[in-house]
Amino acid sequence: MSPKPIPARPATQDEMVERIMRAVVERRLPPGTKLIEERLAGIFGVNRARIRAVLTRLAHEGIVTLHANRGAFVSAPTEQQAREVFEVRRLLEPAIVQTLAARAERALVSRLNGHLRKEADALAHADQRALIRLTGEFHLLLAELAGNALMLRLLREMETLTSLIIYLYESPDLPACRGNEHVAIVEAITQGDGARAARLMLAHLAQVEAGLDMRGQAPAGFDLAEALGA
Amino acid sequence: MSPKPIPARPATQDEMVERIMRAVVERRLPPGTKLIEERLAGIFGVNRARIRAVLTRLAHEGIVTLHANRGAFVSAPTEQQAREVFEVRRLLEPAIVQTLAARAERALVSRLNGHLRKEADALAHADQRALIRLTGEFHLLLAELAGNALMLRLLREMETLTSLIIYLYESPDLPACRGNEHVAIVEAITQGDGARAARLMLAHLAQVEAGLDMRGQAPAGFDLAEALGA
DNA sequence: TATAAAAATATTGTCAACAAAATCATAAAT
DNA sequence: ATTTATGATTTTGTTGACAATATTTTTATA
Repeated sequence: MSPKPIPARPATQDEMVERIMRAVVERRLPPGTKLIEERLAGIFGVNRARIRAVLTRLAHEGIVTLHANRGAFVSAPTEQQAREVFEVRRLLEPAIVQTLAARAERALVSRLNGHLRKEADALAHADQRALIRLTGEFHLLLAELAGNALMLRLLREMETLTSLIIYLYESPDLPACRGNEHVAIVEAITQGDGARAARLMLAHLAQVEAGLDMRGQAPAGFDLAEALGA
Repeated sequence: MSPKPIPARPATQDEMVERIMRAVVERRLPPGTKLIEERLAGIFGVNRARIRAVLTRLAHEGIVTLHANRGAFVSAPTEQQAREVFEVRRLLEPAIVQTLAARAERALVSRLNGHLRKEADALAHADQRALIRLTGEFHLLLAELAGNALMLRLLREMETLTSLIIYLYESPDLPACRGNEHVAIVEAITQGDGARAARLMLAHLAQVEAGLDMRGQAPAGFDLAEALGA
C-alpha cells in the first residue's frame, strides 16, 4: 500500500492537464504507462467524468493514446512520429528566434538570461530533474516571448512529445539540450543577429535529433500516485 | 418547428467532429453560433456525454470556445488570433510545397491536377459551397502528400480557423483562394522548382491575409439541425 | 510442470437523473 | 416607454449506477 495521498480539494481541468504534462516532461510518467481513470480521479479528488475530459485533451495532443475499451496510455511515439515532430520544430523554432533577435529589448534579454542562470544553477547542483525541465522550458520561453499564443500552444505540445521521444530513444542521463547551445542562441538574439540565431537553433535541433537512436522499449509500470504526487 | 431530422443511428466521435468541422468550413455554422449539447445529441443520435467529448476536442483545436456555465460557441477569432494563424501558416506551408517539389513523382502530380480540375469544375458551375470547400482542401492535400501526419493535423486545424477568419473579416462572396494561384503553385511543384513554389505559396498566403479588413461582427443564430443535416 | 478453460475481478463505456447556473419572459415601478 | 425586479424555463455541470468489455486469477486437464 502506498501512503494514501491526501484526498485534496478538487483540481481544475487545466491543473490536471498541467500536472500530467509536467510528470511526463520530468520522466515520472514514462511512455506506455497506463492511466487508470478511477485512480486519477482519486489522486486529483474529482470524479471520472472530469478525468475523461482531461484524457480526451491529452489524447488530442498526442501525449496520451486511447485504445477502445482498453483505456489511456502515455504515448510511445514511433520513429516516424519522432521525425515528424522534429521536422515541424525545425520549421517553427528558428523563425521564432529570428523574430526575437529583431526586437531584442532589455526586458526580453533579461528574462532569457534569468532562465540561463537557472539552468546553470541546476547543472551546478546536479539537479537532474530540474535540468530536464528547464532545458525544455527554454524553448517554451522563446515561444512565449515571441508573443504568438498559437505558436506557444503548438510548441508546448511538441516539447512534451519530444520528452517522450528522448525518453524512448536517447540515453536517459544525457540532458536533452546542452546548456552552452542555449547560451549561444541567447547571445545571438541579444546581439540582434537573427540569421545566426536561426542557424544556431536549427543546428541545436539537428543535434538533439542526431543523438537519437531508434530502438526503444516501453518500460513497465509503477506507482501513479507517487509520480503525480509532488 | 423544423422537420424533425431522422433520429439516425448513433454517430462515432470522429464523424461528429468531422461533420461539425465541415459545417464550419462550408460556412453553415458561422462564428458565434451557440452549440447546445442536447440539440447536438438529438441531431447525432447520441447522448450528452458523447457530445461533451466532441466539444472538448473542438475547443482544444480552437474551433469552438467554451464559456463556463454558458456553453460552447463557434469561435470568433480576434484580429490578433487571425494574425497568429497566418504567421504559423507562413512558416509551414512554403516548406511543404518545397518538399513536394523535391520529389514530384507522377502520382503526386496527377493527384494535384485532379484537385485543380475539381476546383475548375466548381468554378464553372458557380458552385459556391463546393468551391469554398475545395480551395481549403487544396492546402490540406498538399500537407497530406508531404506525408507528415502531424503537419496535416496542424494544418487541418488552421485551415478551419482560417475559414472562420475569412468569414469574419473578408467579403463573403470572394472565395478565399483564387484558383489561378493554386495552379501556379502546382506548376512550380511539377517542374521541381521548390524555391519558386515556396515563394508563390508565401505570396498566396500574404494575399489572402492582405484581403482581410478587421471589422467583423458575429452574426445571429439560426437552425442547427439544418446546418448539420446534409 | 505446462497448457487451457472457466470464474472472478477490474476497468471502461453509457446512461439517466438531479443540482447549479444562466437565460428568458413577465410583471411592477419609475 | 424604459428600467428594474421577480419568476419560469432552459441549459450546463455533476454524480452514481449499471452494462459491456478486458484482464487477471483460479481451477481443471493433459
